[in-house]
Amino acid sequence: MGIADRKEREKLEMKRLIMDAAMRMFVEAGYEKTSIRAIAEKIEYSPATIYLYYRDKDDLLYDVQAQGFAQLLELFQQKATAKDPFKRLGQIARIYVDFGLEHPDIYDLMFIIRAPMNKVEEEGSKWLNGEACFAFVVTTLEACIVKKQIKFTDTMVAALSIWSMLHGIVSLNVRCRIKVSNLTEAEIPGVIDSSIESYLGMIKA
Amino acid sequence: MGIADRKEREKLEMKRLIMDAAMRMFVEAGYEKTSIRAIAEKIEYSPATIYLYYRDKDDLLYDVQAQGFAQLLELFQQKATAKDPFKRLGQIARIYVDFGLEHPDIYDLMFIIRAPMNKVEEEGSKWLNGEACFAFVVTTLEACIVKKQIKFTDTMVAALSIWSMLHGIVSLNVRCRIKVSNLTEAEIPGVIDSSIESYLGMIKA
DNA sequence: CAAACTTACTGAACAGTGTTTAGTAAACCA
DNA sequence: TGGTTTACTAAACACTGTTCAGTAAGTTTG
Repeated sequence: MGIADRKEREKLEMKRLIMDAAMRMFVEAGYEKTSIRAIAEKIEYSPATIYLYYRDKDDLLYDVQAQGFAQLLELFQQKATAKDPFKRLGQIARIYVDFGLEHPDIYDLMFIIRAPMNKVEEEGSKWLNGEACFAFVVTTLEACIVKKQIKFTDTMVAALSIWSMLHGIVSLNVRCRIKVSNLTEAEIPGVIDSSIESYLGMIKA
Repeated sequence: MGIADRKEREKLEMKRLIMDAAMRMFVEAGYEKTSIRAIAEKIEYSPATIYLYYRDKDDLLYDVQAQGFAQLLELFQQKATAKDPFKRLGQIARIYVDFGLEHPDIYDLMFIIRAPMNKVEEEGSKWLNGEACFAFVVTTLEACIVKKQIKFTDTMVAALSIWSMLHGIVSLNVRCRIKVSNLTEAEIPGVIDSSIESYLGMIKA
């Protein structure tokens, strides 16, 4: 069935074409401000065509989000390679925050926008790749706890606490809530560094 | 000029009428899903009338946001009354998180939605009441540092670190990112408590 | 008091959105 | 070659935020 194979391949390619354009445009202009019509125009198809590949705009976002997690996971695997679990934890923290600050709009899609979680909540749908990222952190944390390198004893409490801290830093920056704290633009990176440093110092056993 | 006074009063009343309806509706259905038309219908005026009192939808949101901060500030002033600064800090943390979890949609408007910050950034416009809330926390933190009750030495680093932690907890909950961490609904409050507790324990000098 | 002016409000329109549907033309299969 | 499936689109639907000409009161003035 060569034809059926090719058709399936073409279908995947088309989906990819749509998603790539969508991701680029979401990143450039944000999710809300990117219209289906604009995406369609970019790839030179009619708006209705997109609906043959994605149920609705949220469904498209969900795919873009998964792509973002794939990128983050790859960064973790490539750069958080220290043998010592606690050092690896430090690497993870930096990678996470850097990712968020360098790609604020993708971070937005992944961790702030509510929309894609609708799909995650319904049916047996998974938080694609998101869970893999979370698992990477949890594994490192468990190693830290076993080696008694951090004060936490419960992995989940540790994971949530650290994630909250990092997400707080990134999202307050991404959503511009930090500018109000009469800090100058130039001081912010330093304060962020200090925050991460002091946090890691504090949880160290 | 009795008539001019009355007119001004009526103008303020009308603005209040719009804002109250808007706030209720934003809370019930969220900002994005509440249309100007729907607000107008609720208060039995034409949509165009709203534009006589607010420049645009963001401007309206900005007012609602300020209202939210007024509420939070009042909670701080009423309930964070412990004489001991570190104890007061603990009270602040609980009040903040409870506020966020009890009023997720107002919290959303105040700390997550990007829109109102556009207005804050432009011109000399202030982050109305938001800064007062931040100042309340900063004052308490300074007292903690003076009394050497916390490990931080820089007030801003301390403020940002604590705020990040608390905002992280609330927003990961509000935006449903915590549900993915294979925790049951029932376990979450406990983990949140533990997170706050352990964080406070760690920053204690 | 009547005329002129001001104010508060609205109906209707504009330009945009996500999404659906009926219809078409090409590709495929028998 | 004829029938069927597939891929796609034009046009419409029901919404959105926002603007503007027009109206009908309220207020001020001659």
